[in-house]
Amino acid sequence: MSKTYSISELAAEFDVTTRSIRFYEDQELLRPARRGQTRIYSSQDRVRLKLTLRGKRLGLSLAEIRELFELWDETRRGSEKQLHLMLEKIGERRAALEQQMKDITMVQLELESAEIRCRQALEELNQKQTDEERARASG
Amino acid sequence: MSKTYSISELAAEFDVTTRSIRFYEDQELLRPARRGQTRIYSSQDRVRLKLTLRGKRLGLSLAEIRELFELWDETRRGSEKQLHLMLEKIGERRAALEQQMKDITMVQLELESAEIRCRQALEELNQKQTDEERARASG
DNA sequence: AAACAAGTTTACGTTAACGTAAAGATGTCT
DNA sequence: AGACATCTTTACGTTAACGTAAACTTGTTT
Repeated sequence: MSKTYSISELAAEFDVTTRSIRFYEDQELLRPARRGQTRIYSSQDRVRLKLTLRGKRLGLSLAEIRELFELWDETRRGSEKQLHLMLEKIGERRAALEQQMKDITMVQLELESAEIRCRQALEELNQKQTDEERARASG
Repeated sequence: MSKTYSISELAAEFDVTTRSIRFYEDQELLRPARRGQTRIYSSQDRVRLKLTLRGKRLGLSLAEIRELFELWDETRRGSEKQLHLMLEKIGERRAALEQQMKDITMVQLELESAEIRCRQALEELNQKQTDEERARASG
């Protein structure tokens, strides 16, 4: 008996609504078991949800994420053609990730220099203020 | 006279539609000059467009991008409060970028191991095939 | 002048990813 | 039993980011 989860447990853990989780199932990203009509999520399902959210944070659409899941599943009993297709998709994803890494690096540099500029501007403001105070004290 | 660009030049260079560029202007991400009713883009505008697209690739909404632009503009004649606000926003963005870096690293690792599994599966397929051929040759 | 290219405004249409509300089933506590 | 809490399905509403089409202006080529 490995651990299972209710929909609201997962919703709380990953900070998403139950509506979203059901929607992901509707989009065939999840396939939880049922006890009666109630959904029961295995730790496998939990992993899939985690991967889904991670993919979303990287800007993937639900359709793209689903495609990756499907390809991955097909890999096990995969024909040669499907394996090559999978490798192709993997290559595309890795290229996109590298572009994203570059983007992030650029933006990080920009934010860093922006922060420096801000701090300098603050220093100048403080300097002006102390100048004024000194002028008043010695006036 | 520094260089200027037409809308379709920029559209071609960055591979977006003119519709999108006009939409970004509508959302106040761009403020091109006009000659008559025709838009004329400066190299400043070009930079803004580039930053906009980069932000989009990182999953920012147009509203978020606009907010960053506005804060950045306000930094020049910024009051102390606005400077602190800017620093706060910069901090948020940098934190988000770090999370994204982690996500990317995780996914890269997963893709890498997926690729390895694919290649191994292919090797096994090839191995089986050469086995069969040898069996036929020696049968 | 006529036609063509490139630009414009206006406005309705579309898709993804949920939000929100209604109405009912199921199990649990008092 | 009754009143909760949690779950369910169904279905219409919403927002962002454009697509697409129509009708018009402006400059350029034939």
